[in-house]
Amino acid sequence: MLQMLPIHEQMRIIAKGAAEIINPEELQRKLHDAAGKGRPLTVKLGLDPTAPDLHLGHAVVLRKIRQMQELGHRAVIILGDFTAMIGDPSGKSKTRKQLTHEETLRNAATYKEQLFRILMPERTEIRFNSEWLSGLNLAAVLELAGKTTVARILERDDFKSRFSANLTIGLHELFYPLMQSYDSVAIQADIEMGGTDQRFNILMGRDIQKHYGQESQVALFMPILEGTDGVEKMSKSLGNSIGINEDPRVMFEKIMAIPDSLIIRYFELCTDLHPDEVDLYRERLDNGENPRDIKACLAHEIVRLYHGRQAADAAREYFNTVYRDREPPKDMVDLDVSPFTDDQGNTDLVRILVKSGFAPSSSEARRLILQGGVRLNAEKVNQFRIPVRDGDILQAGRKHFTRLCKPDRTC
RNA sequence: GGGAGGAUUCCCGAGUGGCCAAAGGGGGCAGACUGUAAAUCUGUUGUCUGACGACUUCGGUGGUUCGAAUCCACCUCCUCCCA
Repeated sequence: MLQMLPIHEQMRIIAKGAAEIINPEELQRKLHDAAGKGRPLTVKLGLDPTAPDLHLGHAVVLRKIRQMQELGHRAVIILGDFTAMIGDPSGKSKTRKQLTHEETLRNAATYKEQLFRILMPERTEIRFNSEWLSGLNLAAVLELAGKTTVARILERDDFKSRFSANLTIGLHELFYPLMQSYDSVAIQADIEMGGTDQRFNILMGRDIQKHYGQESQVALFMPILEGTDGVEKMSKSLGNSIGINEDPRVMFEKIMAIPDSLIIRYFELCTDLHPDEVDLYRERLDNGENPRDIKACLAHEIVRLYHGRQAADAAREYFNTVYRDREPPKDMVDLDVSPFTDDQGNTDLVRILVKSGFAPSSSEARRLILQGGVRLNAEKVNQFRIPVRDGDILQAGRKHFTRLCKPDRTC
């Protein structure tokens, strides 16, 4: 039996960080009904069946679903294998490449693995929309098409602009919003999640459901998360993303690199902290506390979510040592230096830097040394060849360390 | 179907026979500063080399030339205009 929190409390949690809810009163009523009947709400999220590599930007929506699962509700993730044949015309005009059935299945497996880093498996159902869409006959399609109008479909920004610019719009493309809406009918969605870019499609779902005699879903839009540069939306191709599978240390470091102005936003969109806790952090910032320390709490919390407390502690420890205190980390990789040492006992640092991966080429390695970016035991090095002793610590730039060792000694 | 213009080093973009490894900006990296970040300033940003220097690069292929990113031919792709 569901242990549900009071409605207003649920509302607060659901609304945290949300860009818009259409509309809150309906949501409240649905929550109320759900509590009354002891029936969880069905939260829908549609995803592309392309190969996933989830980052914190994708996670914004997923975390919100997780929070609702914690409240007792259930999620239905729809992998749009059928709609992918058309490709969401949102934004880009590129036609998407067709996926084979095998690719789709493989992607689905990867999805599952990544989704369950965030969602609760026992309250999540994963469905393909070909399940109900591929079987529709023409009569059913026409019935669906009859539930809306051309004018309504052409209201959508990208259709409108493409139409007035006399660009090609395939008739089948106009069906995309309808098919996505039909997904909501098929699973009887109570709430559909999405980024603000999904506005049109999700709102259409509300109309279509009504036409099929269902109660309209509530639209819950989450903002688009900015990447580490603080400006562009987080995306892998822009190189400003933080992957949910990323190494804990790297993750921590990247979060520490976001602009201060984004700290609260990240608390709201990337963590499951209660709104009251977020408020506490907001106050501490307002009271002039060093943003670095608040940001460290944020980084720790996010790393903990994906890698566990131990890893988060270790990542914080590492960051404090290397970045804040500018000291070598406790654990360093040993590097056997003997193959790069000549008869005079001089070691070729250029080779070492390349070998250790600290520099991509020997030209860059030389540059690094000439610019004072290389230190041996904290002393700047200005030569390419230099005698080293067993146990010396080589540092390249701010964050790369290795312990040099000679083969005949124990190390 | 007809016409015009493009394709340059990570990105944008200048270069129109030797002075070009190729201006400038962005981004990256390093140094200084510092509260992590940001901002600012400085340097650097094809490869190999201790250095001199050598080698590879300007959509593709072939050609002209002592010498081509720059000229010619063909090809591929992209953009725009007319029908």
